[in-house]
Amino acid sequence: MKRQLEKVYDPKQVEDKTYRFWLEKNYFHAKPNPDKKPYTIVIPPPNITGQLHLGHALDCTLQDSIIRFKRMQGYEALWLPGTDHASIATEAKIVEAMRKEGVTKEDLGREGFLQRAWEWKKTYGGKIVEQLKKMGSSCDWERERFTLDEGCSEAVREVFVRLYEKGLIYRGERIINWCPHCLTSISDAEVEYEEHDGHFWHIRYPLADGSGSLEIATTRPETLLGDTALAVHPDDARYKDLVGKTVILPLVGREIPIVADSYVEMDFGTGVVKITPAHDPNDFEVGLRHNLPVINVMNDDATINENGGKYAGMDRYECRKQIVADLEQQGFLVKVEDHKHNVGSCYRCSTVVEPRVSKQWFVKMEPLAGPAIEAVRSGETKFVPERFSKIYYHWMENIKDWCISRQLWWGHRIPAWYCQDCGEVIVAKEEPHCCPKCGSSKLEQDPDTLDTWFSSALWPFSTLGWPHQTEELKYFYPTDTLVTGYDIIFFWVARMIFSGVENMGQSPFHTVFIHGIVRDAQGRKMSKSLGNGIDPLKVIDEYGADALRFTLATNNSPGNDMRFVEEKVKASRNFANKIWNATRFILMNLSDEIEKPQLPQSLQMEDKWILSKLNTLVQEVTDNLEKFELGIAVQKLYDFIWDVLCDWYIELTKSRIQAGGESAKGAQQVLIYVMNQCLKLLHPIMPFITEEIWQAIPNDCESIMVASWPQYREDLCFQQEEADFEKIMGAIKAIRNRRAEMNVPPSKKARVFVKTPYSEIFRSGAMFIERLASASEVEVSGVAPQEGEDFSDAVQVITDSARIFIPLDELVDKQKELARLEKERKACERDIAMVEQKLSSQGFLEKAPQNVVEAERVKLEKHKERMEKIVESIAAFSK
RNA sequence: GGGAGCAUAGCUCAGCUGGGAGAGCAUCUGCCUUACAAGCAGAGGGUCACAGGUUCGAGCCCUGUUGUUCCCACCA
Repeated sequence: MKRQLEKVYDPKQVEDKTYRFWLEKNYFHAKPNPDKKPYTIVIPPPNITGQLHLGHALDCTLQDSIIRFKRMQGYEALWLPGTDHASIATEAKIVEAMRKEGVTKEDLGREGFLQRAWEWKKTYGGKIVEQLKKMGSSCDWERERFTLDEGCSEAVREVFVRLYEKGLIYRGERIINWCPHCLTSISDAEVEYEEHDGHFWHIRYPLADGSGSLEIATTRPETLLGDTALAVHPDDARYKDLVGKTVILPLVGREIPIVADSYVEMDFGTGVVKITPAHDPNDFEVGLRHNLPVINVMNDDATINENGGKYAGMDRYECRKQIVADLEQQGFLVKVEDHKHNVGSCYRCSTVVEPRVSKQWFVKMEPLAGPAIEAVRSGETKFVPERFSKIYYHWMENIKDWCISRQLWWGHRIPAWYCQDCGEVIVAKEEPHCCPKCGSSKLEQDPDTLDTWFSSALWPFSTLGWPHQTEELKYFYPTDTLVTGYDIIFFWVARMIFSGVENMGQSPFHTVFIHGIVRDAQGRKMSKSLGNGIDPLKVIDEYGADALRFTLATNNSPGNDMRFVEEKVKASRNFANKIWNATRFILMNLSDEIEKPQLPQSLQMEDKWILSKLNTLVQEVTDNLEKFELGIAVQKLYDFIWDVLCDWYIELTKSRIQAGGESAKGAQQVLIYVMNQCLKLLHPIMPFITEEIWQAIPNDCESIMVASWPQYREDLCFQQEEADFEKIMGAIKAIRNRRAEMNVPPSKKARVFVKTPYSEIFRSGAMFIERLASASEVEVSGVAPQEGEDFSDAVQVITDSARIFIPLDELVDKQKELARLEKERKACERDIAMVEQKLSSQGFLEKAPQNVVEAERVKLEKHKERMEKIVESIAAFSK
């Protein structure tokens, strides 16, 4: 069991090997287990097109840390992995690859294309999974799913049919967002708005009766081709008499009516709006109210269609230019103003979207939103941090119907068939043989596929076997925690919630743990176009997965963005190395008799000190992890391991180990115990190194992964000893401090004389003062050194519990010492005054909690003790 | 137009339910003290953006201001 470790921790020699070990042991697998409580996390399925980026790495670190923590706590912990077919992204990628070969989708046909897509998935889809493994993810790979696999597809059809039958899915002509590059409709959520510098073109529309003209202002003059009315506000006195009259559409010559609609803002522009029902959502509504014709003037690729007359065939921007030129030439253009306005673009390809009327499938959102809002409001599902629930409410409360059909091939085909004879629409889970209405067998399935988010919305239950009532579904649903970035709350989280509530009757998770975005060192978003992305695999290669995980888990707080700075990874790597070397030290001195982590019968003061501190650490770290405060937990672990364990306790054990005997063995036992506990606490964050070390030292379990989580122990709470030992530490620090100030090298040892009322404590700590404060010998006494001894010129160090004399004659400048002591006295006076002021305030005494008042009293006492000693020293020096 | 976050040491950030501010990096000083120089021991450095308020007590709670980032809405 015991073995020597290399001098430096090398993650490369550990990570893959350890991961294989876990897999062989089948530790990641979870199954319904009546003896345990389940704890479930479903992974946000990464796109199969995806390359692991730092966002995934963060997501993954948080999820794995939580699931490992819960597993060790004794839950049947399932982290269910999988990937997303990402219809639009994947299809675009494949089409692009085909384009390079000179092949188009149409060349291959639907079947051929899908075959190619599946091949593509087979080749590249597993890549991201392998990358997740590199992170150390303890996913149950036996349960890996794919949004387009048979089970998920069945769930999709089931939900579609159910919602259709409830009237919550319908097909209709609506204004949708159209991406002229991806050649598909996209949902409102998939449009990104950005402010652009544009123009306001003021155009004159002549009245048909020749009695004048009306001026409108537009940002998109090319849509004029599809105008079917002008609108004014019904209360607008300027235009009241014109309502009902008609105008002649410039360049086109069509006669269109002037309608009154309160949608028009009187104060904005000229108070007259051109109405283009086919290309603007508001205009579409106006059109419905006034029964206006809808004239679509654009093709799929945003070129002008045959309805555009002489402009047909032109690109929309080319057409805009031409129309403006023609308007100007024909005297219709009144003026052009600069105008900033928001332009929507496709979130996948950034092409400016074109709102247009189109026949699509929609989910009726309002009936679904209500219960989904209630699920969060009632606390069934809660957001961490809480503020994200507000964002969720706001979106849900203002939600519009969801356009779910896509003009793509890669995805779940819409389970709707149209009878070619009677026009009947059949929506069914399985392909119907004939039309139930007319019996015709000439049925054609809707060519469209579903929005990729439709299937991911079902992820928390489709992956557990739904619509079948599997054991897994019963046991693991609802899941416990969903971990994801705030950027997909609308796309995904919200839709999972209403889907879960609607189909399962229960919200899919208890907690939504939201994290921020990982940015580059300058705080910019990482993107392909900026080329500032950092490849997590390269980071792992250089520093190790644990260092990367540690970096991502700390240095930030929930919901907030973080900057990724290489120095932080270095610091994390150094920390890993620190633990590694602490272990080397322990092993180097470990007696063969110690086979299990077990505390010795009798504990020394310093043992009790560290055990008591460890006890507190266990309690706090557990508490922080329960509350998803990983960053705080990690910081505490870092401080404890580096400062308490390495800088202090290990140093303390050196003199004991050197001395040998029972005390040495006791120290080794405590070291092993403390290290065991620390490794366990750290394991969720740094799984690899903790496992490697676990295997190298005495342990009580074949793998740390399945070891039990540390418990707070009443019997290891030693407040008195903690305080006692801190007196020794205080003395050591104070001596070091004085020596450093005086530039005394550690090699120059000096006698140390301690005068203290706590001589018992200081006698048992003398060996530590000797070793850690460069003392050649330590003498402890209740009285000051005799007059006439060489101590009279000694350097004096004063703590609240001792006066310490160090004879360093040649270095002592009496005047300087006196001045320094005087300075110390003044500082101490200030401290006393501050506390006294507090303690003399009636309000404080009456209203502050008892323990706070008591703490102030103790503080005052300590200051006073210190003052006493300073005064004594000054008196002695002044003689 | 509505909403949210952030503003703390030179830099990057912590700071859990209010009890005299911390870490890493950087800087300076001294150390190869046989676990670790990816280290050890010390030091310097902060009116916690600004102005009010609540409180015995405010980095933390409330109001307002400024700067900054983001989300939503989409008045053509």
